[in-house]
Amino acid sequence: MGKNKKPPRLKARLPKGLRDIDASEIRARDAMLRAIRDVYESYGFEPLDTPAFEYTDALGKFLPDQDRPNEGVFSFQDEDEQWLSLRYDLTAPLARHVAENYEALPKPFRRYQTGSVWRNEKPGPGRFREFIQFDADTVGASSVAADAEMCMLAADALEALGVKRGDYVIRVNNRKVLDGVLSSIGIDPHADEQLGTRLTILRALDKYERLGSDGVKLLLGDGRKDESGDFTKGAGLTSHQTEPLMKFVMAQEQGRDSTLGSMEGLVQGNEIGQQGIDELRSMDAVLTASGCEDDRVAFDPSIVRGLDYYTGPVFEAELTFEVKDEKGRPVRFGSVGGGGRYDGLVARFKGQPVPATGFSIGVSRLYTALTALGQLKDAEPFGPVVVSVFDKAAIADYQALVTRLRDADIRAELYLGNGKMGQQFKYADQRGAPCVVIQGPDEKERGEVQVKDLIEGAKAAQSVASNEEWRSERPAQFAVSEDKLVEAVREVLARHRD
RNA sequence: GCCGCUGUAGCUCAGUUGGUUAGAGCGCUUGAUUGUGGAUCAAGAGGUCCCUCGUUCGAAUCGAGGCAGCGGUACCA
Repeated sequence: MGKNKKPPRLKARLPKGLRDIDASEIRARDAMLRAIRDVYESYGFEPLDTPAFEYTDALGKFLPDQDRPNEGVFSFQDEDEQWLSLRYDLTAPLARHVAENYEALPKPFRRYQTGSVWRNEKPGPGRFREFIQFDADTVGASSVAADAEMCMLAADALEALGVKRGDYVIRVNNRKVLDGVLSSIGIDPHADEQLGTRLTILRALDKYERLGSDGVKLLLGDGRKDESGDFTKGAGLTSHQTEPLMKFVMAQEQGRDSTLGSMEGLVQGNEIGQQGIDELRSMDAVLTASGCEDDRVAFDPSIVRGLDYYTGPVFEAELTFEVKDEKGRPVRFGSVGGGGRYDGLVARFKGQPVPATGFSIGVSRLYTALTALGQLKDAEPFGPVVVSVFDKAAIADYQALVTRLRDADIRAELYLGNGKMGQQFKYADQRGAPCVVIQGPDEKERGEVQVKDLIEGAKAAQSVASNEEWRSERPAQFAVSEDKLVEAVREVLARHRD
């Protein structure tokens, strides 16, 4: 048991919930962002960028204190001891921007924005602490036509990304209808002493999709025990109160119109509830007139979304196809986007109400889903052409070959390592190079270069048994005169382009 | 936060009732092949057995506490 004499090494590790993103994902993601941007632009939204962090109070976050440091957001203090936080979404920064530039902006103000957001929460499968969102918002429009437009926008964006109609659905509900139902069972949605109960109820309803009616019933009543044995306290409602809520959450019918009818029956003349129903009815009219049927946008009373933030219609985009993970188990992706009307957010700064509605696409999660669906093609199927270095003294000649390829718009690079030929081929292989260019003294003398097609060669390797044969045959390799280099490489590229 | 499971090589894992120098496969490096990726063969590098304390003649193995990862659940304005 001798002492370890080596100094302890620094452990290379990524902070939890964060990840590095490789070349193929970046390319695929860029393509996604382009597709979404084209849709948002076509709707007339204008781009905006805001910084990664803001003053903590502008995000509407309580200052981190001893009791609850960094709840939900990553925060730090600047040299003046002012609290700053990384943005956790793109909506709060928008509200700040609009309030700060209110007079100069056109109203309604329509902007789109994409970027990373950070959440100081426990990461889970498919959930990270840094992820990309792509938002579109309309600020200063109180008409539900703006809300209807958000739903169409979301549907169009998903289709532009290759999600087929029927493989997704935008589910819509209205917070006013929910409030109406709460009133009908004797819970005042705006009474302070019942805020806690209201939250618990709404959260329970929100889980209908995942837990089913039995689970929701438990959460509305005494509570529910999960698979790990952990117990979640319920809302403590009587079965008298639970019944109408269960009826409501299951009120979805075939088609927006029937769903509205069945929801309306449960609101029963409650003023707020009726107002919510009327809003949904207006949205339905706008959607239908635009040819957006219920296979794309549906009404669903179990949609709740985050809380106290939304004031009217709420939306959620969901993928409906089933996907298996690497172990063959079915995975549910759940929501890949969401949004709604938040009439109160800008008012925090302005003192006057400024109506607003928006939709946010979770790009990172959508990427995972689309990859699983096999929907994303690799935008760049091969690596660069590698020009090998046979003789270090002739490196200038090799660089000239590289330049000629680049001038012909072919991705190419000179091998910059120290390896011998074998290692250079291995490198080219690892890079996914379609071919390697070789020029030894013999070729130089004849004014030729060798072009070796690595993809063809890999196929040929399967039928070659002995190493001698492998080496002497030089599969898929041919000589061309030096001035035909570009044509020869192009031919190899074309051979494997699809 | 709460509940459960798991920590041994870069990765996936084995490791007997507690016993001497902790193993395998894959990967990596080098060579067989001084002008060629693959296959084959050979050699090599690579370990704080998560950490600390305890029990013991002796701990990767047993006990306690911690830490980390994974999963579930909650929270997510």
